Amino acid sequence: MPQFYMNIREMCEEFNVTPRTLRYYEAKELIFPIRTGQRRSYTHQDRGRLKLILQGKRFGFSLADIRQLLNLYNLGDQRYTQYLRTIEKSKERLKTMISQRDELSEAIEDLKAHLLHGEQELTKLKEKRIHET
Amino acid sequence: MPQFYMNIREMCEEFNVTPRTLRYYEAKELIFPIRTGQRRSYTHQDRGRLKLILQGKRFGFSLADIRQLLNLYNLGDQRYTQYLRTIEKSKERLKTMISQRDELSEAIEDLKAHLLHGEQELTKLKEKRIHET
DNA sequence: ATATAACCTAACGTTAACGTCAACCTAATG
DNA sequence: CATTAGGTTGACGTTAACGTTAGGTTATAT
Repeated sequence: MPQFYMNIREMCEEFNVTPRTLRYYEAKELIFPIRTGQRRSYTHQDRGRLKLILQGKRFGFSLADIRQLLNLYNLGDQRYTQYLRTIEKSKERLKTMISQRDELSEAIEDLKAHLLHGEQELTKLKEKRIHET
Repeated sequence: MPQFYMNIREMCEEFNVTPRTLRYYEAKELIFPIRTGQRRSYTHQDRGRLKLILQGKRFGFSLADIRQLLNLYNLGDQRYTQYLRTIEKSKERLKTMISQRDELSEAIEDLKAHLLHGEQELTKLKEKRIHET
């Protein structure tokens, strides 16, 4: 498949982030755009990694956490021991993600119940206000 | 039901947080312990709210976000318009939580697949190492 | 009565994750 | 060829969410 490169502005539009954010992630070694002179060209790989980064952020993970996971998606260039460590870390992450989802499910049901109750109270208040006029 | 009060140390042990954190949440008006002189007494309500706070944090929400939701769980002392706003905000939160769970589910499946692939590669590497000795 | 333990306030320090701004480079355009 | 548009590198600023430390208060044990 042919490699499509994007410049920084295109990346920002595509992913709704600022240039500063992309440069920051690069400085933190989360993405590795190709440099042509000074300019940055973002590869398919960078886009994949960025997607994962933003996803991880929505789940409340830190960039440091996220970096652990990213290695799993680009396992090529790692030594055996590093490879093994990446996989172990990823397993842990999987567990916390699963328990996070379970907890989230509970919280959702709970919130639904409270919302229902809240809306019932609301209609009561409405009627009260009508009678008070 | 009788009111059980907890002091700050008991709270810290129960919820695995530091005193500083509890005082910080109080300053941010997320919890409202009773003051006896200087000392704080945490009520059942405070414990409920703290539980929600910590849960929200695990989901990646900010304390500001969380405060919106907390009001839903203590709807008593709000004026009509505020009441309505709280419910609307909570509905929005419910939506984001649901989409967050869906996204999380996808990410989990994706991670599982990558882990499987990674472990297959790992066994290949193992065999290679054996033959190299 | 004093010493200790547990609490308190106030205030400055820290870290992550960027925002903002100044000063520079460079490819393209009129 | 000058000017713009878009990119770049520092470097300092900002905000949230606490950590840390200093100095003060108060109930309890010795």
